[in-house]
Amino acid sequence: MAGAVARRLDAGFFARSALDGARDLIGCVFLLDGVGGRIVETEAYREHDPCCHAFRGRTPRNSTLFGPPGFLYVYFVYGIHFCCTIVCEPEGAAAGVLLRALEPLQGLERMAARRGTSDPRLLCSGPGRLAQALGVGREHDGLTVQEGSASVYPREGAKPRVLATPRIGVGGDERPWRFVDADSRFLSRPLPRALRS
DNA sequence: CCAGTGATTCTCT
DNA sequence: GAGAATCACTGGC
Repeated sequence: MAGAVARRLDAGFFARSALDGARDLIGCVFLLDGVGGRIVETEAYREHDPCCHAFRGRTPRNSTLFGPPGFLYVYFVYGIHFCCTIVCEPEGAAAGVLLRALEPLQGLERMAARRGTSDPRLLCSGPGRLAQALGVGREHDGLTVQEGSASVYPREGAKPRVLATPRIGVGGDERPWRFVDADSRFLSRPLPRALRS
């Protein structure tokens, strides 16, 4: 690959099931304005899924989810945090992949300044932390990842060992729609004991 | 463990 | 249009 510029993931990658997208994004690299890292934890949210923001229909807040795939859906939760989702599935399906944790690779100083810590394991390990470290805000809602400042690049090297677990914080829904790189030290919480290697 | 934070949406008028 | 309930979490005990 010497001299070659890595090619971004294109719309085709995101125009599939959010479950496949969430699984295959593990190991890919997410960047915003040159800051980001390797995706190690994701969750899928799908149409007809009570946990999905789109479940109760379209509102001004969630309208990006109803648009075409390959765009960022950014929203504010708990009065404190932003979260960053990539819209998946063909337009109208209202599904997406929540980015929950990155292994920081680029722009570490800017992340540390925004987060108030330089501990690499506290920079992007959790959806709110990730958004804060990358400077994600309301203005990024509706931004494409296919060109411009937000981008996703295919993984390089060995395929990570991906495990599926129930999603975090969705009360009682046990569907294994959270995906993690089982060997990453940068997850938002440790793997259940039963799944550790 | 659990308090805090505030936008969004729901449920009445 | 107002008041209440909800919420894909974090940080400090």
